[in-house]
Amino acid sequence: MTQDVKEIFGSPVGSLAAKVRTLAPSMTRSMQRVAEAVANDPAGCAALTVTGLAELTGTSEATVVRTARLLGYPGYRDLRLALAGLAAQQQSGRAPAITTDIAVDDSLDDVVAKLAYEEQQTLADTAAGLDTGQLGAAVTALVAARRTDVYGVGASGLVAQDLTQKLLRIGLIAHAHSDPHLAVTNAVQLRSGDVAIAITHSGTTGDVIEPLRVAFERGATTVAVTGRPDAPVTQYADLVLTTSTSRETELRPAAMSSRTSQLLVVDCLFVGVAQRTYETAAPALAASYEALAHRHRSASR
Amino acid sequence: MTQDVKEIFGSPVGSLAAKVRTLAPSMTRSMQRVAEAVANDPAGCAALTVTGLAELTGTSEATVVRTARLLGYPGYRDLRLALAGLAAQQQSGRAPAITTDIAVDDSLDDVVAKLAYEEQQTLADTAAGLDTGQLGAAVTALVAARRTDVYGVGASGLVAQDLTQKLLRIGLIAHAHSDPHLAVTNAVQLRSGDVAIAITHSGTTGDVIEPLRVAFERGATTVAVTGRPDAPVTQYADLVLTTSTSRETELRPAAMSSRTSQLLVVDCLFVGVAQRTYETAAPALAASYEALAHRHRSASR
DNA sequence: GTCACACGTGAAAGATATTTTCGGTTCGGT
DNA sequence: ACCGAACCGAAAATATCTTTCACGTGTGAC
Repeated sequence: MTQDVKEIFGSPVGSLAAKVRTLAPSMTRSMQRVAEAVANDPAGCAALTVTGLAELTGTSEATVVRTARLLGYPGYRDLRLALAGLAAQQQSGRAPAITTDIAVDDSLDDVVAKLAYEEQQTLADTAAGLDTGQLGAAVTALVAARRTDVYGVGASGLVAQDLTQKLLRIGLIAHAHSDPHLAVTNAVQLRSGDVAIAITHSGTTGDVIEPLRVAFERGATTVAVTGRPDAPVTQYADLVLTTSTSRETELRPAAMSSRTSQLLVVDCLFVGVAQRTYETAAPALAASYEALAHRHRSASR
Repeated sequence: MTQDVKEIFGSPVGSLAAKVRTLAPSMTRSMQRVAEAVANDPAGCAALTVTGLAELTGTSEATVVRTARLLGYPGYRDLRLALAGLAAQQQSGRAPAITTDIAVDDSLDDVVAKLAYEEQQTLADTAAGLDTGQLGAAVTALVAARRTDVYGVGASGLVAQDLTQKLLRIGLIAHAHSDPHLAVTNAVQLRSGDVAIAITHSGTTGDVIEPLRVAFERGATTVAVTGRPDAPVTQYADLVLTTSTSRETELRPAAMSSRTSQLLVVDCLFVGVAQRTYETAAPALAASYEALAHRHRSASR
């Protein structure tokens, strides 16, 4: 049977090269060749069978097995598993060395990796910078609101729609407005106890500030979701939820990272509200799921 | 011969759990048991032979091999190697071990942390599972397309809009359709050389499949962005971009993580296209930025 | 309700990889 | 040169992995 995996990985795997050096003197010439190959290219050797490694080193299977034994493994099979582990560690070790700027000549693999990395970074930043006090206050206001209006244009408009879609699904009355005129005319209808949320990365988007100002003056609880906590929009905001502002590059416009950040904030709002209204939210979510079922074709299996 | 080691470790090993989730629906009961065992205890399974794992899961060797194949390895031997690598990685980088499930009585701090963590996880999984070959082909098709239609309803509709917004900004002709009827009537206009993209997490949304089918039959290049690579929608897709499928909980509907995943894919498409058309894309981006400037109020400081 | 069919499944045969055995070879000492 | 011991690899033996195939089960059509 195979050696217990704890023993394989329990002893520092990085010590393999060291072990080779220590034991080299007590090895025969052929075995040294095998050990050397293993120490130099663990990943490559992990891909080889006994026969393969024997051929590569110009030796025989028997020698390979003998070497594996000398290195402390029950057989070649286990040495190979350890090598695979070592290779994986080496890989992960040099992972974080990404230049995050996306260049024109980057391969698609790089693009995917860098984008994913950047967005992860954005999420971490946002989570770290989010004021849960403000967030809690916003949730409280939403739960109590008669109705909620959400303003956002451009990319932020989609975030606004995302939020309203979700709030509607748990029984709240929410509307998203991308049209500045309609937004203002609707804002006029708001009154104390209602909630208005403005989503703008720059915090300077007039089309969004204007309706928020109106809502503010009508006495509604106003919330600004912005990357600039000192921007004009916050003048009319009772509560400010700060999104993260990450460096933008030529190929990665600000809209991309701000969207990620805004969505996280919006998700937090949603989950916060869902928690507080669990009694009604849970069945509502289940019901909306059910209602959609018939619009899906049966899966292939 | 054994699979090239670069392929085993080239893609982040952490993707295994994600792959299991993605493929689980298309698995048979026995295979699911095996996949589950592997996902839950990679280290333990790495120590087992086919027979051992078959006994542990109460199945047969054949089933174990079949599962390994489904997960993308040539056979059990290679899966085992990958598991050893995974185990080693887990050892070195201590597992975050957060209970990611969001409970009703979690504090807002917990909610923020868990949501951010889950979304980060989703991004990593998506990046790991994305086929850059398919992605590249999709980019090529987009660059050459006379026009591009994007279909998506519900939450995916917002992603569709996000994509078209961005493509428009770099001079491509793209439309998003959330209305199934309009989508179909527009799809009829497509012809060879055009591109149609369907975005659906489940891959079974009839409202989105139908226009894609029409586009497919008209000879357009069709792309499916879905979490289920074996779903009905892929029947009519020349190219499939797989989004990640993460566990959904009561307070965190699937729509939330699929949206994150879909957005990453869409961003990758966008950046890929922007790279290829850099000469025109860069000035176009700058110009659209300029055009919006006058809609922003000057910052307070 | 019953039949036919397709699918999932595991037992066992077949193929491959690993380990062991064993005899030939080399090299140092006498 | 001869002897012996250690080294080495070919090939047999074993373990492991893969494939095949037939059986059971459930499902849809009639």
